[in-house]
Amino acid sequence: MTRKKRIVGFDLETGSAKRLYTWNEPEPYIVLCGWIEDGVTHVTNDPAELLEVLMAADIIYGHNIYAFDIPALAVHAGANYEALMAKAYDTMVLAQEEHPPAPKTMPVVLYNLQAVAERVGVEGKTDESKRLAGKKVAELAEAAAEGLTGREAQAAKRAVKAKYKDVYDAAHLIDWWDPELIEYLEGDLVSNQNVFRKLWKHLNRGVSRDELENFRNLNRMVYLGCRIHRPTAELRVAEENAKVAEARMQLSDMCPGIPEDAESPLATNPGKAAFEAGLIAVGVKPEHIPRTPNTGKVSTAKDALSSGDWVVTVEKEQKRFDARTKESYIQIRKARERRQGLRQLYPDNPKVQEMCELATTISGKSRKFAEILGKTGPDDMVHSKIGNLQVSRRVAFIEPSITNVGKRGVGLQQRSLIVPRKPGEVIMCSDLSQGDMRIMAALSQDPEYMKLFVGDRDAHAEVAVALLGTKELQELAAQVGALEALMQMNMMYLRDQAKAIGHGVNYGMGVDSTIANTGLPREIVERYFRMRAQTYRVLNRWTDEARKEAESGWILDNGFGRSMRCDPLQAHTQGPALYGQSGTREIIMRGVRQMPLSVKQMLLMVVHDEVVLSVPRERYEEIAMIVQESLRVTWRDVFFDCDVSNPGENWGECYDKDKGKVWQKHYKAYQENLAMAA
DNA sequence: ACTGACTGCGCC
DNA sequence: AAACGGCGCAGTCAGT
Repeated sequence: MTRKKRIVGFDLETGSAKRLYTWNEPEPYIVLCGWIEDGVTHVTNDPAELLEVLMAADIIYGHNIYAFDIPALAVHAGANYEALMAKAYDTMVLAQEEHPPAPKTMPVVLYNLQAVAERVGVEGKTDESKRLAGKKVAELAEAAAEGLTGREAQAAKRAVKAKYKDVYDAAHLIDWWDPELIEYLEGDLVSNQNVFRKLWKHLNRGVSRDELENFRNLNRMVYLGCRIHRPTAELRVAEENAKVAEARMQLSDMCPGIPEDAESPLATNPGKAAFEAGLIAVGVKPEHIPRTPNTGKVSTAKDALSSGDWVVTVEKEQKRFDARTKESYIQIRKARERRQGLRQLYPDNPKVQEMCELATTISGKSRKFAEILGKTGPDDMVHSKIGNLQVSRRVAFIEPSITNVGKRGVGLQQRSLIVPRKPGEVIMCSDLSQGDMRIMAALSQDPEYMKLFVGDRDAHAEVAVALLGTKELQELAAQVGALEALMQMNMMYLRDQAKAIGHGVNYGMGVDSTIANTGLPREIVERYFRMRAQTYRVLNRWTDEARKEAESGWILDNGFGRSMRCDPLQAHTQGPALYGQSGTREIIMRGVRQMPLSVKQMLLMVVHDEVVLSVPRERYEEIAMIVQESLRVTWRDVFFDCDVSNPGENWGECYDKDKGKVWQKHYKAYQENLAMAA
């Protein structure tokens, strides 16, 4: 007879959650541990006691345990991280499956235990931890004022309150035997058990089980962290500050009145006024002053002051008439306009040129280096969090945000901050190739569109030939292939055009916006749209259906069994976009799931369609093959390809133009070697 | 003192 | 009738 499975829920009371990885107080981080089994709660201040129970259990669960409780036990109580994670079920992840997140334009869906308990209809416990921490701060303030009187007593109290401005900074000072703390913990355990019982039906759903695994994988990356090259970060911060200080001095001379004490002087009203006056003084006509569309303030955006074009999103009021109700109404619609940058308008005015350059230097100051440096621990490691789940089920690494560090131009320097975790390792990254496009092909099953992704074909080149090419080019392409034909006829610019248009069109961009964004001539864009409609009829039909479905407020199945909430008012654009984004996310997270644990432990982060790893240098080829084979998949007869970068001493080096993304070449050679050896 | 809106800029 | 989607962070400002 098999023994009854032990199912144990647990929760911790700790010091400030923000300091999980940077704890340096004399008091223990973990204040109180609690677990619940078959409705019976237990509490202890000895984490080892909890660990013994958890290790003996068959299933463990808790709320947000992937991101918090399990790493806390690993960091502060010597727990075996992988052993616990392998059998852990996070009710927060289950709750996300039960009630998907909403788009930003709709009421937010919260996933704290209280909110989840309410939604699934069980009793919740209000969040009392903040109150208890606040009570502790008050006690400490009283203690500090003990024996003092009058002003001195007040000052002592104020000092304590300032020290614990964030009351959670005093959470670790709460006595573990405080009856209120114990009661609170027990309440959470009971509530969590009830929530788990409501949600454990998800353990029978493949997609939910996959999602649990996805979040185990993502949070492993957070737990293991990224190494930051501190000297580079510090140097960049200093460089930025020096450069901006110099530009501020020069611009202040030309535009008197720019505030000296503001962190971003051109974001202040006086600064904007001074800048505008300065421009007028050197000959800029008032009607040429660039303005932000909503408030009409002077725009100091890089593009607005550039010598190129500037794309602004403006909201236009349109008078509409409802034939049914016979009422006219005003509708606001978004439109994109392409305007000329200020430097483009005054090419021969050196003063305007200089002022614009200086302003761009000042307002474009990158704070990314400082942001990352500020969150880097004394061990040079940074543990970003996994941000809130997005409607498309995409996730971001935040605090600091790693998802949006620069990739092009000078921004690429930002990636040089991220270096391998250990000596002897190098950085590897791997990207899905045109993930969103392939998702659209797979979902629509448009035979013509699917053909773009067969074999070694270059989708953008194919589209360029099919939609923008001449008959002559198309005939040649039929002989030698699209890419080769474009090169032979010296028409590679068509590929760039197709690529530029294609990105937006997948998300529902219209003709006018495409012209505004790309700067391409109207006739080319219109031709593209016309040809696309003719060539990919099935895709268009699918797109229309996706829009219609999104108007209901829900996309019931993204193709992988997951539903998405959407905003009916934005269905036309949001519907197809969400399918594409979520599908790409499913493919990449599936790829991660395919990796063996040892490779998963090398992962640093996932950036939507890219994975980044820190791998032993001497195993680069082997790991590259595993990563590539893990990510590659054929889904609904569409092949999802990926490439692998060259090794980099830092993340930025993986994108080195000279080295390029030439892994395939190495991979083929590697396979040939293997075949030869066999 | 805090909050939310707005701006600007970065990513996929 | 026409419409590119999804984000996070820092700084400023206005309102409470």
